Amino acid sequence: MHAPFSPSDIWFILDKIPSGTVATYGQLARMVGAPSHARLVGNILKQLPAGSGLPWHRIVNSKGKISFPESGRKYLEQQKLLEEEGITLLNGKVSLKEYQWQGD
DNA sequence: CTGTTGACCAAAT
DNA sequence: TATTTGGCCAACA
Repeated sequence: MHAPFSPSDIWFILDKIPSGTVATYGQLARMVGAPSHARLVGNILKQLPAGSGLPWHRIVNSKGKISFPESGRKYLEQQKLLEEEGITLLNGKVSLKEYQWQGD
């Protein structure tokens, strides 16, 4: 046994996050049984193939913010994708009602 | 092997 | 409410 979980575990969950909702890195980590590996989740998203079709943009950090440098190119891309599905950022944060798994 | 990095987080301040 | 701090741990150099 090497990694606490495999990338496909994350892909599987990611694929089931509905449009118009978001989840956090920590939530995904807990859902695959590796609560201390939120950072690894982010690392896996970073490795995601370009045309995967997976909604990587629906993942934000525990503060409800986009985990890219503000106004950076990646930041703006994620913001755009979110807005396209009706999620707007207030003070750089998504509103709570957008979270799919409030309790997990 | 040691040291650094990072799409993070929760608790303390 | 906002910022800082300490912890985390796989991946990489």
